[in-house]
Amino acid sequence: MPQKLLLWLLDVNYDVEGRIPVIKLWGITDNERRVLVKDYSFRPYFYVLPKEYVDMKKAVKDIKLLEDPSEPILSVEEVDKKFFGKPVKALKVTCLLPESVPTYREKIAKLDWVEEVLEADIRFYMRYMIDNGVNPCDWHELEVEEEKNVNNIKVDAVYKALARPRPYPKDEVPNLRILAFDIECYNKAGSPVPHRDPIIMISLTSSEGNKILLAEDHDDSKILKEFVDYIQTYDPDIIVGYNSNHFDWPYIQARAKLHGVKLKISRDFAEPHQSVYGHVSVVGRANIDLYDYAEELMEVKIKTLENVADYLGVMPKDKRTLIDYLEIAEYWDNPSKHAILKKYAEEDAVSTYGVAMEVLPFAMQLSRLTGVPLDQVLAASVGFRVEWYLMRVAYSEGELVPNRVERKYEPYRGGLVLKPKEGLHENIAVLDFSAMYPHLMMKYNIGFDTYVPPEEPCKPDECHVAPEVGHRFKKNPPSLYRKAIEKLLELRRAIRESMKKLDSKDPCYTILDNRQKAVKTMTNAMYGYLGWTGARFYLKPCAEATAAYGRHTIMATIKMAKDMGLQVIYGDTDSIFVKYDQSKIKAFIERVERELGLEIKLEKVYKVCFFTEAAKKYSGLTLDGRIDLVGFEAVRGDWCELAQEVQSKVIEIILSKKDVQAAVNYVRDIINMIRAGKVDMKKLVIWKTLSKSLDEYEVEAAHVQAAKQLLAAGFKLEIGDKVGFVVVQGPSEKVSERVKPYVFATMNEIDKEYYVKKQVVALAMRILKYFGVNEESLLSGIKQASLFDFLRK
DNA sequence: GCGCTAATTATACCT
DNA sequence: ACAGGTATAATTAGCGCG
Repeated sequence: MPQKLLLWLLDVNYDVEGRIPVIKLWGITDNERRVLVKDYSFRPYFYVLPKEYVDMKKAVKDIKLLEDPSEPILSVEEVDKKFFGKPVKALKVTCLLPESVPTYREKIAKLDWVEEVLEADIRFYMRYMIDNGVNPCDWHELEVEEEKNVNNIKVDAVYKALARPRPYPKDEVPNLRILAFDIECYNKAGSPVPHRDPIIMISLTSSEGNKILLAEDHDDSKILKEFVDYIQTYDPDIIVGYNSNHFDWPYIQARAKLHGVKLKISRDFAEPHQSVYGHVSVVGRANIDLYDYAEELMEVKIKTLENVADYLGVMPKDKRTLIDYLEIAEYWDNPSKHAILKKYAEEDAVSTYGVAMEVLPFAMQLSRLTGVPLDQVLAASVGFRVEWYLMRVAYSEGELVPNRVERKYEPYRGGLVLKPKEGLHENIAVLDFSAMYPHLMMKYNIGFDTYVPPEEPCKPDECHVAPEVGHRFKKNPPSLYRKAIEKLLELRRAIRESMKKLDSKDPCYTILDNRQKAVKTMTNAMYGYLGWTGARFYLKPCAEATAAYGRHTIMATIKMAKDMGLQVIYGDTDSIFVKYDQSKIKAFIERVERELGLEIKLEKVYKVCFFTEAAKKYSGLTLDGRIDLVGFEAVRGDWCELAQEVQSKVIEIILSKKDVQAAVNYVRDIINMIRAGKVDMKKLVIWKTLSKSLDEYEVEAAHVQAAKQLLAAGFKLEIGDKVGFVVVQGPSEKVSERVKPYVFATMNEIDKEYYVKKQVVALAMRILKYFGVNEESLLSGIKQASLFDFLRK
């Protein structure tokens, strides 16, 4: 019986059933039933772009001659498409099986008349979604017929699609069953290794509450089975973990293999598997690693679950049961400590669940916007998210998608940065252009499809010529990038418009707010993508021209400011800092917008603002009394906490009290405390990222030496990990020969003078030297002139 | 070989 | 595996030096 269905798409994959490819749409209906819709009607295809002056009839014949009867080619048809903006005739080759595509791509590419084979590397289910306007995390209307659930798939019903899905406008997100999990492993000998160390706890949190699965002493075979059972019973739509793609899942898989336990946790009772962008896929559900999201949180320097949960307000750090990671095994072996370990494990899952609640609404909107499935979208890098979005725009414009090619890195000039006017300033206005690069790309119709190469003629009034670099872009038709950006800007405008009509407590308001944020992120990423040599839609002159227009714009803005008597203090790429003069600022903004055709905003006003001679570093006292710290070591994760605290405090004292002596006294107190050993060693730890494998380093860097010590002690370290170390006393001059991972160090071996001079005093002096303080006086204690005296000079 | 400076390497920030 | 621009520390190379 044919029937209609509203489906919110959770996951998509494909299978070949009896030599027929089947697209599988896993989702949730408006009456909250979990269903699988199978579409048998879609076939894989790709395009062949012939060289010019090729007889298309012969070309079609040539392709058909390559056909292997066991891998049918269903059709070869001539189609009109565009490639780099130019109309082209291409051949669309449709196969029966997705596996045939790579085979025929290779064979056809070898034909002498073939210029290029295109879009042969787009995964089958992505192709399906793009071509049918199907979006993950969005609603679709379907005409279906119920099928017998022959394989006993874990859904309420299985349907056969009678027609292609149609997008259905609906903002709500269905109630989803979310499961957070976390494992604890026995780690008596450093980092746990699966062949030796069992999983001792699996902690689970869902809407049903918390549950902890405990190993029997050192035997985890039973909890692995319980884990599988729990998943099939609770039947989550979304499974979340923290670093689960790279730790929990591989570990569970290895332990399960050891015990011969089948991890039949997907909705089709298959095991989890490695998939694109390094994520682990569980068919019919969305498995999400929240660590991928944490990586984008620049404010959180050391990305532990505790820190992320604390930052997001999910679980304050001071309320957590924290146990030393190294002592987990000891807690396990000692029955009297079991309860604490359990609490710790439980809080991990609860935190993960809480973080998911904050992150998932955004992830869903990002998935919906980019078309990248929910379980992949956080794992996919920004470049790929932008690319999938652009591929949809390209599809709707009939533009063929260029192949991914390896290009050598080609640097080009970027934004303009002014030398700041050093010292203290009062009443400073910060103005910046809203989304400058995207707007420039639109304004000058920049794109790989509108670019006019130097040898090609173009009437001066029909093209834009970029300043400095001279690249030309046709004024018409609109470039793909322009269309894409226009769409994003219009979308954001419309979303914000609808938000105004809603109460901020309305669940739809939050959905829209997250949608609006996702659109903004994508808009901001367009320029970066444009200049990425790995991009399919890369063309160097586009990026170069955009940056050149940017420099031109900010230079013109600076000129106008000066012209209007506004003293320019600093500027970086799309922002300028000027002396605040309320009456002039208004006229200035109007003039900039009128003459440059771009929106500029008064971002904030600083009562007091401080610059050193260095660019990209400043601090300001805002009108509401807060202090902004930008670029200073105090916001960099590679300085010890104590030195950061000192620098922040010094800046605060200077900006709000203007009392140099107070700052000096404060620094001296800290110096004395260090020398007396009265500081918490944790505040002396320096964290640095391991950015490559240890043998690739060309110098003996401190954190690398520390990493080697950790490795020797049985710790596992990977690229991207942060190494925490302290500098200890020793015979060597070199810091790198006097480092110790902080986990091995004690306070009495610390090189206190290193911390005094190279950390605390160094950062304090960064500020205080502008107020007549010298290093010796900080270290010894000679009286200083006050700021008042200093300013009178 | 020594002592110095310049160059290189590495990291993390800003827009 | 989104861009370039910038600051900074520490290590290492290179230079003069009979």
